[in-house]
Amino acid sequence: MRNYTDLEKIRLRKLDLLRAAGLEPYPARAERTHTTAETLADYAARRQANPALDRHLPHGAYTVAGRLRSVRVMGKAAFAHLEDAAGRLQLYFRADELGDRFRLFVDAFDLGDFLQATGGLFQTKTGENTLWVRDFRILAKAISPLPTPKEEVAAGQKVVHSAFANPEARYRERYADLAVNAEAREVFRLRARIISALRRFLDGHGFLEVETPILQPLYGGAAARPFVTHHNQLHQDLYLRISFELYLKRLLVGNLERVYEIGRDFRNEGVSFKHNPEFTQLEFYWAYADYEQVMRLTEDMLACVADDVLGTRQITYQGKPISLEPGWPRISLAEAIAEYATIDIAAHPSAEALRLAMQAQGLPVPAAATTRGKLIEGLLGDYVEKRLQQPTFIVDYPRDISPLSKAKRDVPTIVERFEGYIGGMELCNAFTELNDPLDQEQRFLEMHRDYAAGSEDAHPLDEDYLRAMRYGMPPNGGFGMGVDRLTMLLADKSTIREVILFPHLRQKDSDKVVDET
RNA sequence: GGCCCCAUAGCUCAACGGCAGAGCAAGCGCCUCUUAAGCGUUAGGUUGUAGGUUCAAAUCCUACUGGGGUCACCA
Repeated sequence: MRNYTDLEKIRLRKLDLLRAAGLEPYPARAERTHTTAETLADYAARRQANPALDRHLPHGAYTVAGRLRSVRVMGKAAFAHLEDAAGRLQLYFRADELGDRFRLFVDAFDLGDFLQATGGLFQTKTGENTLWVRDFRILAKAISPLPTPKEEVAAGQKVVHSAFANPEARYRERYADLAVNAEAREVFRLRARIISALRRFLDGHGFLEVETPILQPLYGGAAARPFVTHHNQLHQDLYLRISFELYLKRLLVGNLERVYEIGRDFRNEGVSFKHNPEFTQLEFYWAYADYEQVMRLTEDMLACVADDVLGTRQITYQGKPISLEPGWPRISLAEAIAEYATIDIAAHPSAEALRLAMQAQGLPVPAAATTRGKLIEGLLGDYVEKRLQQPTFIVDYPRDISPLSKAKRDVPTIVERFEGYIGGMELCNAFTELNDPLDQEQRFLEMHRDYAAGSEDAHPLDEDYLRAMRYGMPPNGGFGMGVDRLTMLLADKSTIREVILFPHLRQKDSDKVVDET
């Protein structure tokens, strides 16, 4: 038997009150005719059409449905606010018109209940357009009390009292967060608009949206550890994908030329304000383009998305103004490190020389950095990333940390790769894709040797991908972007958990499944 | 995984070695234009869990659980 709290037991008793009055607490259907926003808009139009309308008497007939968010009972009259997805509407109940039903509203309805109300609109003395309730019924009784933030408008600013603000509770019970925090709902509406704006942009540029396997016999396309699962009947271990790259590029072999996918990647790594074990990625591959063209498309895409969802390219992220206007500076990785870490990496062509130079400057050398590329990557993350607030392309990466990118013609140790940074965060990563099957096989074999030697982020050799490439892959530019991070930027949120509906949290003991025997 | 901080009523928070409290929410009563409605009243707690120190622990110590931050890890 479930242990109900005292508050829940009181509400359970109200179910009987409702049933005794002939109201089913969980009816199958509602009769909504208008949303709250439609109701208010219709009333405003009615008032405009007829300026002589007596605003203190109800006009029109509207049936609205939503959650009860506040109640103010004054003896034989009551005001309440009902909230639906479109907004809020004040309700006005009168005992002299509703009789016993008025008493039922006071006795059996609680904050959080879904109800339906019918009536005309009028304007109160304080000026709020309000539904004069002629009839109402319950649509769904809430047994557990929602958190109860209260809002007021003081000096034009919305002030929330007793906000439901505990991050852990908000993430674990996102449904409650969304139910009481309109701002939380707004973030996910924005997220949906961002994703559809990305689709619109890419569709408009001739890209085909595709879906590739999430369960993969081999993982690849990124330097990350995978989640492992198992197919029982096939007796086969499978990996959850860590990127879409190798499958999307197989499609270029299949003459599809421009493809993209928006979906979930899974990386078995630490969690942080910008890392969730599963996250949403956009990748596209563009035949006959190179990383220069991809850079230009990236600038256009982000400007377009910002226009589309915010109506401006000038955003504020964590108090800092950021311009998403195309024409981002392009800085080579070597220049960026020279500027922010004051090391000339070109002067230190070996891992050992670079390590000594870093030590000579008193810079910490990560123990895991076994190659020159890893050391450079460390410098980028430690000294450069946070400094790049305005949109910036860092270009030209070391070959040994970029096994899928094409080398620059004149500098074989550098590849044609860029990463886009905004707000001190890496947002996207792209390159001129390596399409030489023999070169690719060499790179894989190098990685494979590392893998056999126990290096954690090297990968098993994907023979099928090489077979595909041997059929011929057009030259192409590829691109990957964290959609969650883009949402953080445009929603001005400092942590990825604010833009993921159900971010991963450690399981609590109280939520673990207990054996009911 | 390291370090720092946090966990008290359904929610938001006090009490910081000496009787565990407030506001909101809830119950009861009053109130026919309120909007953080108001007035009166009642109930609500194994202070995250388990130990320890102490005459006395929400408070100090240890471990554990969960969270936040930070570092490490992370194309």
